[in-house]
Amino acid sequence: MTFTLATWNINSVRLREALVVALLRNEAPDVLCLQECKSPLDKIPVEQFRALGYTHMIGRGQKGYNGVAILSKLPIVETAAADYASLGHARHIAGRLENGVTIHNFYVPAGGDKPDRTVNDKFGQKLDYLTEMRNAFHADRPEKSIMVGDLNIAPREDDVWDHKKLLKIVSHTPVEVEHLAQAQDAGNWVDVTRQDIPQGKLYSWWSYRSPDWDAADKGRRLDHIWATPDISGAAHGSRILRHVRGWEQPSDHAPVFATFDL
DNA sequence: ATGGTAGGATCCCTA
Repeated sequence: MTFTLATWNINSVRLREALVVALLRNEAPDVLCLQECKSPLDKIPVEQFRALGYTHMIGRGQKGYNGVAILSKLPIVETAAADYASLGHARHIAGRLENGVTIHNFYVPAGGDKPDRTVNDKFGQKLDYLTEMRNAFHADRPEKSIMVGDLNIAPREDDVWDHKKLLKIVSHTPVEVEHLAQAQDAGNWVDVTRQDIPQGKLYSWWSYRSPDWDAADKGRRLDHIWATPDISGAAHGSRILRHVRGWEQPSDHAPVFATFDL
């Protein structure tokens, strides 16, 4: 069985319903994981998604902020949700497919502007969130699992447009990269995107504040697809749909795709 | 050192 998975920070699923429909129509992933839905679950407009075959949806909603959802053509047999760092935010949902593969969908806290927890609570919360992710993966080692989402960290030098310039910018500081590596190691997670595309600059996010995002190309790879070693060898075809960032009234994130032959 | 844009809720917060 082959299935294709995508992850996309949509930055309001209600405002960008038509963009989600376009992506589902054009690319037809079997599973689409969304972050920053910014909507209660019962206000997500599912009619057109259903009509395209995405008859299954799980998620956690929140009014105005955060929010994660998984749209699927395939049945989802069991769901779970965590609230790491006890923030009370809708930042995680997990579901299992009938083939036994568990999918985790995360929206890791952005962490505010100053990379110093003594003056910026949000940065401390981000680090704590990652620490609790690590602890959870360590206590309950994932198997046959995929984890995706907006992790709000670009770990590698070639995951950002200028490594040196971003060393003190939240999303690329060494302390964040170390916390993310600890979470990744605890679950034995393989970075599927970099397994497929090992070399070169690769971004999934370009700020709205850059007047010409495409020409300036000051991007960061904040959105990730990881898999456990028992299925990571089945992954291929990773790609980031950069052109979607150029659609009318876009999200500031581009969707990330991977295909698994299981 | 600063400000740039966007979304959603409320007249500011978060990214």
